[in-house]
Amino acid sequence: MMEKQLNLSKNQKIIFDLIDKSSEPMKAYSILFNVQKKGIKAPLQVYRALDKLVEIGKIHKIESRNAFIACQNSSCQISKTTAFSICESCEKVTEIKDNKLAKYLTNFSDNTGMNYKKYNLEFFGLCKKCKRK
Amino acid sequence: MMEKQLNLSKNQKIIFDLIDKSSEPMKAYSILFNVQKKGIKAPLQVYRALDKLVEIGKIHKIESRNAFIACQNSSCQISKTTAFSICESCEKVTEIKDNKLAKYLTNFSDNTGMNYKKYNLEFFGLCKKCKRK
DNA sequence: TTTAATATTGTTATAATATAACATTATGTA
DNA sequence: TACATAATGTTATATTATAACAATATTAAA
Repeated sequence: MMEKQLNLSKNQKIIFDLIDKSSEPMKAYSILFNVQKKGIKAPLQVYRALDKLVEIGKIHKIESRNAFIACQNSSCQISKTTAFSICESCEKVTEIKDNKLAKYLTNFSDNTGMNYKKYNLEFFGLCKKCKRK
Repeated sequence: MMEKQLNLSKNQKIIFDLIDKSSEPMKAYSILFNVQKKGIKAPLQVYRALDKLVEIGKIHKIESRNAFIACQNSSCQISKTTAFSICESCEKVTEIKDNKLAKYLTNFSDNTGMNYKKYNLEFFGLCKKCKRK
């Protein structure tokens, strides 16, 4: 579908491609190490690209891990509502796309009656592989 | 009720009391600054106490803010399931205690059939005060 | 199609967050 | 007591992230 990827700037594209190919969440300084051969030399260049990519929903930050993964929703829309499962053994992270869950959480209202258009949910446990061990 | 607080060590108690009195989440180095007069001089002393307090459920880490708040559940049990509302304007953080939400999330199973005994949920929006402005 | 606004880049320095490694002391428990 | 476990103290260092400033590229308006 290509979507908005064509609009990415040079650095944004380099960094998104790297994260998108990775099978696991990537940390900023690991990204930096991996793109130095492409001319991105400074942390700030990485963080700026990451900020933008998060802002436009191409990647998400896994807050509990300070790491970044590509959005796994085929649509890759700007996403303010995110949910992930994180294996506490192998650190595998999977984005959860579940309409019921999303609906439940966007409709949730707290004891003050407030509700929220934006959330981040991180589930922790053992993935199937690690459970077997 | 007092609970387990009596079991806290010296540093743990100093740091818990500080966080518990604070009206807002506290960051590690702000904690450090505030307890130096009580003899806690090094970051590691703070982080060790924080780790323990998180482990026993007396405090929670707000992952998106790298900050810590006292558990607001009266029971102060070991809590692996946490939910917070965060005001993106004034940064006020409130712990959400909602049995239905907790039940929904602990019973949630992803598309692989996995479910999870531990999660952290952070809602973002504007608190009532900030909404009015 | 120049102009003006906005976004992106490059660069150096530094701030903020967190842990490693090792020695010592305190506490709980057999 | 004595043994194990937990907590402390200390120095150094690793990791994560932003400030500040200058230059270039891209977009959109006049």
